Amino acid sequence: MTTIGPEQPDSKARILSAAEKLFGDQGFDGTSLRDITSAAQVNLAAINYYFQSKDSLIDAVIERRIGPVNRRRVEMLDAAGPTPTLEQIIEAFLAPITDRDMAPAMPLMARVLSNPQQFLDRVYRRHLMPILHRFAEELHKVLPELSHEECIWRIHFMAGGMSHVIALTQVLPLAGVDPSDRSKLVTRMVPFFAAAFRAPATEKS
Amino acid sequence: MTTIGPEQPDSKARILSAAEKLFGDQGFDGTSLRDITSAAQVNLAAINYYFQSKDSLIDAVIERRIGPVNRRRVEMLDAAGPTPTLEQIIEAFLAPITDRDMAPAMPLMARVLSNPQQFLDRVYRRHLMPILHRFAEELHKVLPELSHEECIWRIHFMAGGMSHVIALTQVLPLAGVDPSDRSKLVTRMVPFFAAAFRAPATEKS
DNA sequence: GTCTATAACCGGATAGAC
DNA sequence: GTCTATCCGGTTATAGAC
Repeated sequence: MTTIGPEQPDSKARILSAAEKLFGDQGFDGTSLRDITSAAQVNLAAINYYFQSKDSLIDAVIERRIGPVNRRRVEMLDAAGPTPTLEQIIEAFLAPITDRDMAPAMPLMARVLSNPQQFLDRVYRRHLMPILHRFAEELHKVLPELSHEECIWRIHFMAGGMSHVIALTQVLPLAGVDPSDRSKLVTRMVPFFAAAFRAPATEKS
Repeated sequence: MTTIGPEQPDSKARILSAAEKLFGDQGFDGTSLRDITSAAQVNLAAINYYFQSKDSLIDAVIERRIGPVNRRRVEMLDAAGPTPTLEQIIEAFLAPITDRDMAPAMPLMARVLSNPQQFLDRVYRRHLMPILHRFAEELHKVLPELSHEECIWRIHFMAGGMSHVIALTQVLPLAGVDPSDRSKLVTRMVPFFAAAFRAPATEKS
């Protein structure tokens, strides 16, 4: 035993959660370390103790979430069997993001997705590119007339649409979508994007 | 005549252009007035002389662009006659954004679109909502089985997809899309989203 | 209109006591 | 591990000379 050590539910985790919310709501540059430490009810110096810097902090925040999402995506793909339908592929891509327990992370996720400049290296190349190509391959199987490149484009169109409505439902009570339950969004998006993916490939000029 | 008054090509316009570029590249909070004045080659105090504050500056930057875009959208809609096709409606929505002379404004536009929190009042309610509903009405004419609400959702999916690839092509040489000529994007998006809009409406549960 | 100088404040990060 | 105190540079905005 290490003395008494009550130390209320983990300062480190509280920092991560507070940072996730504030970075999501106000952006990285719009959030100060003081904002975070006061929301997490820890001392200002705690962030530089647990994490080394503000940059490392947001890395940690993102890393904590993005792994589980991508693992879940592959799980759903695998669960659909060797030849998943187009609808199953699309749902495997979209649903893990809108999972209930991901809700607190979604504003930040949307911000990251729609901000490639800032997150190109720390997120895009490391975490998003691999899953993107995995899904492009899967799409190519059910839509063989689409090139790999065209599949990538279409996934980007879809990801952008999703990220946009996530950000939107955060601030607008759009058609009564509850920010804590965005599963309705998925049932709206799946048929929409399935039809889109089935569009014939644009001819090269 | 007012003395000699050479005053090189308009400090005010140079500030607007520099601010547009920097806000687009680095975000609002990530850009200091010093960044802008040094890029525009004007004195630091010039911004507070011509505009009153940093907030008013970004308002002016956005306002200068969003009006022409929306006017062009309506023009294209009108030019398509009384009963435009679905493809014409979609192109009228997308093409004005990707116009060549809008290229310098596109990174900021994408940022604004994907950041409803910060721009809810100054952009969304004032400039985007009216055009959104106009296009939803137009869509309802060619797709009468879709409710107005469903049309709004689908326009958001499309707007998000567009905004995402704009941001993306800014930093990634994705399939050789030139950031200064995104017209190719439109020819890719129009058939994709046209097929999507034609998907049957999701049934209410 | 354009400049310098400065007010008043906030940012991230760290040293060192406890 | 947690705190206070502080460094130091950057921030918006303004006052006032020219």
